[in-house]
Amino acid sequence: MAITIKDVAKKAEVSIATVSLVIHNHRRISPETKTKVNRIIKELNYHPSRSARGLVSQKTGNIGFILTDDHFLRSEPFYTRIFLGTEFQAREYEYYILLTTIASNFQVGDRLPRFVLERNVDGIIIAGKVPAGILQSLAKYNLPIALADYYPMDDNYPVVLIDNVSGGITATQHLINLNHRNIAFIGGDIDHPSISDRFQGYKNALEKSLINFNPNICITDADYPNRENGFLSAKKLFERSSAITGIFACNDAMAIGVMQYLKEKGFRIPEDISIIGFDDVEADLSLDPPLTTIRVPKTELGIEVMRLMSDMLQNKFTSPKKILVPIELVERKSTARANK
Amino acid sequence: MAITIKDVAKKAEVSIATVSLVIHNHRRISPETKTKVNRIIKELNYHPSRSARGLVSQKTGNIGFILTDDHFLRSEPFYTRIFLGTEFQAREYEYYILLTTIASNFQVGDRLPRFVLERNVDGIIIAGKVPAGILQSLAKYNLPIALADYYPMDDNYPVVLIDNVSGGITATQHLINLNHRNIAFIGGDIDHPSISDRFQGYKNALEKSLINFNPNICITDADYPNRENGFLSAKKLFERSSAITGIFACNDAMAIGVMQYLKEKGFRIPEDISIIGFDDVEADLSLDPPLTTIRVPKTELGIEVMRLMSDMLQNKFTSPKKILVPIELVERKSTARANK
DNA sequence: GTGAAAGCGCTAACAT
DNA sequence: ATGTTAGCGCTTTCAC
Repeated sequence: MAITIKDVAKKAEVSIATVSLVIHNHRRISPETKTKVNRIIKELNYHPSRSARGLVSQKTGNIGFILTDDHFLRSEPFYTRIFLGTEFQAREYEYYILLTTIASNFQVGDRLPRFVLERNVDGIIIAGKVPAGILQSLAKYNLPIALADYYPMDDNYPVVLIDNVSGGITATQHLINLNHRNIAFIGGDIDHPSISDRFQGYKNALEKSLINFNPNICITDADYPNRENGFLSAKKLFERSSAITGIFACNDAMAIGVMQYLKEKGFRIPEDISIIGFDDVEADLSLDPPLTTIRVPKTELGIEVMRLMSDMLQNKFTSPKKILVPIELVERKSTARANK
Repeated sequence: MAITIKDVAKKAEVSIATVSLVIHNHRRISPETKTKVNRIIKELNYHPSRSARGLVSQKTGNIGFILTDDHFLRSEPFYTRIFLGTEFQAREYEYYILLTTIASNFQVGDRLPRFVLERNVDGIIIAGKVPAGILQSLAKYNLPIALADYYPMDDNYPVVLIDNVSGGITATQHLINLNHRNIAFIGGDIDHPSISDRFQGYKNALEKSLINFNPNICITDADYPNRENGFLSAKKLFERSSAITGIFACNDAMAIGVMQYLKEKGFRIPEDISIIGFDDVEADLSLDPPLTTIRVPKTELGIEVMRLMSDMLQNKFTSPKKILVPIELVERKSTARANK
């Protein structure tokens, strides 16, 4: 049998109430008692029972973490890193994370995650783009919800986002600084706020440098930003135009696909064409040349959203908060000065 | 406030004890009462409180799932699929899964996952190769442990494994059937039981067809079986020998690296060289040609290990059980008849 | 076949 | 500053 509060109380020669007060760091406890009790707790390696606590406090100590299955299973460890950040921070706050995936075509009326139906979480974190239906279905459960890396148009949730616009500007500006003028944009799922923000950053940077925006060299019709679609979009791009010297891909996965296309077509990177990605995903080092990209602090994002959730659960604030985490240019070998 | 057993009892006009007995499907309950109570439970959408249950039963209803961080973050969704299978099956048994990662260099004395220290799980599932230290540290907690896709040499745990030897035989035999005789083996982390089993299968198949085993064309010194090491191992291989017509890579990640090398060197696949992988990981479709491989039922593996755990928790058996899940050849375009 | 009641470990209101 | 105690929702033994 595990150690209980009684064992601690007996050994410390105080009542269980005192032990409880010490644990919760109550002010009206004498320093001596506090020290003594804390020592005994350590000695006995006592951990309060979550079940007992949960029963009286009507809290579970669990946070639900929801991802769509395609996000969870994607090749680049993006959302898995966000999850890891959240899990890491959850330790700090003594929460457990219940991870589950939902279908990426979730619709209103579909079965919600079990931890919601059974009310076994105190709050819900949602990472990445999810179908509108899930948010709508979740609404009536009245659970605190925080989002990471996604922000639906017409709703108002506390959220942690990447500074995508400024990332798009930084990426494009980097190419402009290297004297590129014919800069293509490769995007997928352009309705996704993150991606349209990156695209917006691209346009802003061009405008600032008085470079004409040319929609003809912006391929944005792919439905999902993965390697394959990067490859296909690049193909489409070069069927339309050949004057390109620089390419900004909306994420690394697409950039990798683009690189593959360029290589097959005999373009040298970066001598003929420079390419910059976004995310700084640990793609295999076998990438040749290593990709210049915009680093996104994924673990940090996960940590921040857990912090946000913890604040919400302590009623630290009521108005939905937005946090933007900063990005950073990572210059590798796939970009160089334009020679045209 | 959530619906409790009292609400159900009142509405059904029985005592809470009766409701409890119905929930647990006790024999001494009349069919009428059972039907009525079950109806009310559905009507009220009643879910027993885990906290209350846990408090009295001294069970948590949680299963800990441990992975090393490099396994969790690897590019191919292998262990993530196993996790998903486990999570899926856990719904069936009404368990929650607490996923956490440990460092791949975990040593005895390092801090164990929180859910172990705080005894908030009823059992532990470990997927993939883990350092011996974690198993050793876990031992004294006396928790049921089940393994998936890894089996330490000198210990005895219930485990679900891929039939790696027979997979190695199938892969090699496939090349032999296509008339290949100079078949190379590319492996990484050769001490890993799965990989040495695949290697063993390779040798068995050669022997059966009276082909001499040539250690010179077996590159097994990479420390981790990823794309980069596949690339480097292929390089090493072709520096030693050029008569190769077929390659069996110990997993798809290495196979992809090998393909990259072959392409760079101007070999045509499969006209010049056939290559077969192992795992059937959803590598991007941009793989050209699509890789012939050995399919491993990853989700199934996760489901099976959860079943095993559930059996253990119900004391369905005492002796450590081993389950081998079958593999399957997936013939795509990277293998063809040898033309030498 | 069903109900009453004890008790799981903890928190918090109240008593001292 | 510390102790006493009710009660959170459930399971299970025992009584009827």
